[in-house]
Amino acid sequence: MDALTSAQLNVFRESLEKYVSFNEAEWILFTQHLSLATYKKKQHFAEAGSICRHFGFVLTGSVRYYHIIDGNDVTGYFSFEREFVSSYKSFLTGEPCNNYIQALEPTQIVLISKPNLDKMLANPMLAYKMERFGRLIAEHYLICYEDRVNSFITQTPEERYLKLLETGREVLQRMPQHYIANFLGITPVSLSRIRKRILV
Amino acid sequence: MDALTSAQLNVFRESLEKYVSFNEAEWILFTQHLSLATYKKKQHFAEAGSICRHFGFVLTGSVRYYHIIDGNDVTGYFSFEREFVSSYKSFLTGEPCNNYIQALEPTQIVLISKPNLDKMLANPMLAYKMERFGRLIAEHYLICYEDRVNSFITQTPEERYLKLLETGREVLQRMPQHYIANFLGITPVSLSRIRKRILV
DNA sequence: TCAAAACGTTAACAAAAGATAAGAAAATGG
DNA sequence: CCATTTTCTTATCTTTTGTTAACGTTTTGA
Repeated sequence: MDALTSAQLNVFRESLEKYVSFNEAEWILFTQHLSLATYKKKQHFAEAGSICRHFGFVLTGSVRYYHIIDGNDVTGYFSFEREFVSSYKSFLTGEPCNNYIQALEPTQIVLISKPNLDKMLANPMLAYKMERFGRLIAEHYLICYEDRVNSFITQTPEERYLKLLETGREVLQRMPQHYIANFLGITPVSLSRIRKRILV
Repeated sequence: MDALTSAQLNVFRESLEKYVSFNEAEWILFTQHLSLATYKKKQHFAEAGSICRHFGFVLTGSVRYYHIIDGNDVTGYFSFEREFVSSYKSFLTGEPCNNYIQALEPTQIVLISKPNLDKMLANPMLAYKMERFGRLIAEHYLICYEDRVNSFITQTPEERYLKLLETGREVLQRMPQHYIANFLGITPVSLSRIRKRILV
């Protein structure tokens, strides 16, 4: 866990702008509660059975979220550069995770630990902004999840894949197909068949 | 749109306690921004194509969320007494809904309009608490949706139904089976077969 | 109260998906 | 650079789900 360079801090600050803007005094306070972690490929940010103790922001690299089901690996989500990463339920409730989060390549993540977040939420100098920050991030991901649940309710796997072809460039270009299959809720073999069906 | 009785306000206040506690001054301010709507059976709280302009709390009754897909009705979610109700994405972003929310029985809903919520978020007397309130509610539903997405990724329809049998008493007892089937991401015929399979 | 609508099950057939295994191509990592 | 692993496709067979329609029961609403 290292400190962040000013270049790294600037990238982070710029990405937060769409949620909340910090003034200089706030930013100094805020950044005192951050650290930086570097993950090698395949290293874990979170593991099933353990509590996810950090809320993170992917500076460089990418991660995948996966479950182990009957000994098999099932990928459910990804975070890319300049996106947040956490096993939200575990982080927020303090319960053990039921999934893994793993770096897919060398990955740098800005970390906010739960104790540090709680300190900021309790600090009158930062409390209001942190509540707002938390609200807007939670709302953003709530909307993502709402869309994702609706896709399972209203679309077939083939329709979900076609939609991903339209909108999911980064996922499609950077992830192996069996991860994408899991993400769509089907097996890799089934995705391969859907691809064949579509090309004809 | 009526005013609320003090009995109704007390029910609401008590339900909010698990998110945030208002002092008397705050409560008075807060309640000035509420109204009450009564829905007859089958009346709509939100409609596809229109903006969902309210965040609601179900005082009595229940609602279902549904989509129209190729002329068919697909139920995706429910809210029961003392739960919140809204088409979050539409409410938060101001975009038109893509689903309907309909009363399943005579239903009373406490309403917070978007303009009223924005006023409270801008009012220094309430801002902090409202940000916190919003954060905790968004986090709560984020966790619900996270679980729901994971159920689609990691479980078969049969497993989802078995899980619902363990945990979803209210849904199972009060909803017709074809709504439950949609909620599980399958057709009513398929749920009927799963039920038969399980009983043997 | 009575006709109409909604509900749940079942059957029959078609379509899609899961499981497993095999094989070729590509990527990976000493 | 080469052996190993990963990735993707394909084939076969089984299971599950979707679709449509029929039927009896229950609920609903006028």
